[in-house]
Amino acid sequence: MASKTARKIQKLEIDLRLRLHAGEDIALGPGKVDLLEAIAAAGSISGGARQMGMSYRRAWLLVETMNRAFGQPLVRAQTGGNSGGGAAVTKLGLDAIKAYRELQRAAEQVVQRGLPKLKRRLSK
Amino acid sequence: MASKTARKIQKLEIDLRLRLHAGEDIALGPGKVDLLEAIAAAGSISGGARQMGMSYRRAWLLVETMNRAFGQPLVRAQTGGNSGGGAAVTKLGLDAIKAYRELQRAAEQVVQRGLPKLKRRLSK
DNA sequence: GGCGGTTATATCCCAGCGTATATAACGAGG
DNA sequence: CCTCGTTATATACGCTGGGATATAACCGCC
Repeated sequence: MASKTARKIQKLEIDLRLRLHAGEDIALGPGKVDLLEAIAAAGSISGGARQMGMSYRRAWLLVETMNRAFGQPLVRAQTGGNSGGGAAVTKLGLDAIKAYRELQRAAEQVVQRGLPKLKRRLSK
Repeated sequence: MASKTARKIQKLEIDLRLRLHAGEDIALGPGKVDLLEAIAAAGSISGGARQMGMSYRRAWLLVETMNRAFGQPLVRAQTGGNSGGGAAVTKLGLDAIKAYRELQRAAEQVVQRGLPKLKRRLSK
């Protein structure tokens, strides 16, 4: 039977995070991309926030940071209207999601391929 | 001349972080690996902490977390002695550093290669 | 014109993380 | 045997991030 240690090392799971920095603040990261997708699906910042289980305040701040970092909106919001208002993800925002996801997928593939080797090296 | 936006997007910098999870806590991450290297160089936890500009308490907690997560020490410390004591990075610790760095380098290469394409897609 | 749901913003508060500080035990070497 | 620098641990404090809450403005629709 394998030792306790070996079992622990087998259970190691890896995760990878990509962050796009624009000067001081983070233009794009895992949370912001998830939020963009949630906003696109919900049609509003508040709806996206609810989906993500975060406060509206936080969601709004994240959006504000993204828009400022890129110099143009990834999310465009409007008040009033039949549904009270809403927000749409711009083409730039949709492009950012796609580009981020592709890069993430590529990097994760490399890491996942290297993980077994890493575990082996830590087991012996 | 390029627009303000285009210039902003050109300045986007990407960074990547790998984390090894073992159940609840993080067995290995960027900070812990840096710390391992600092401890190896300094020959003590406190010396490594000084190098990293962090408190001894924090460094000690990180070491404790690593050792617990792996089920065996990556750092072995002893009190007393001619230099007051000290700490050494075990073979497992050294292996962990090397394996982590290699995986990180491979993932970063992929990401850096994909970055220009991402910028282009966000510029137009 | 009031209703409803959203945006935008301010204020308050709490939890968690990290630093700073203090203290005891340790042990080789002068 | 005493000093010195380190390990190991506890306590107290400050900062920051984020949630909760409140409020005003907005505007299509009934």
